[in-house]
Amino acid sequence: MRVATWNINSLKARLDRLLAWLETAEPDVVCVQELKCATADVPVDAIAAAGYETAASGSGRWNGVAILSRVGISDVRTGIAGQPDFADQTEARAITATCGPVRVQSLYIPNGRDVADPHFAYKLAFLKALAADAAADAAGTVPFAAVGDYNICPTDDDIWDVDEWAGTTHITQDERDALDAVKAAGLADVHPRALKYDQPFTFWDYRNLDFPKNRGLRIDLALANPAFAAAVTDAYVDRNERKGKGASDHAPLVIDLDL
DNA sequence: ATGTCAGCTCCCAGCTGA
Repeated sequence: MRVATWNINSLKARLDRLLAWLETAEPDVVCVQELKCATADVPVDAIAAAGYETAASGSGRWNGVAILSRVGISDVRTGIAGQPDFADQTEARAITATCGPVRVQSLYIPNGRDVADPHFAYKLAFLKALAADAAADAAGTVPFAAVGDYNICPTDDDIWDVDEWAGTTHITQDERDALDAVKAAGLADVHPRALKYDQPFTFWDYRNLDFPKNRGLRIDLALANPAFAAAVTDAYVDRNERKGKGASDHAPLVIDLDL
């Protein structure tokens, strides 16, 4: 089966591209982030017409996560245990479901904005909660993966120029330690191959001609438990989806499984 | 030149967040 994760940067603005991609890439399960619409506004009928059921958690203007599946969706859970609030809001940043033989979690980890911003502490607190939340699924026999936009470059190889980003979020030791704590729950980073160039970046900023210049980051990750990781036959970043007018600033991460 | 984009708003130009 094929599982993908994609920060779509507005489900409404990207619906046509999503539907076209479902048809060509033929994923069985797609974890989507940054819906930027309320749960009630998720176009479930158009997605159903493409053959996919939807489980979504949206909250309007920002955030929002979903799981699309053509192999069934059950045991849906919204949010994570002990999820911290931001500005007195519990944001739509996590949804988990069982889809056929796998259990997947679609995650949109807070950006952090700036190391001095309260959003950065929120990011670390979210990751701490995630590490605890994921422990049971990580230790289970059901193939499980916590996938999505982690907003962290795991290593210096996961960014086009670490010096250019010195002092900013996404590359700090605090964030990497927090990510390591999630992995320590029993999850391994499914490292994708690049379709072009050496580094499998998943995000290129819209600004500065970052995509043509390949100034990218690998921040969309799939953290898999042993049962999931053992079934992986291929993983790649579909950078073609970052091309052209109306692209998201993220490309899908695609994982093939012998399941 | 932040070489952009999406969604929202004291309704359409200017802000926020990424």
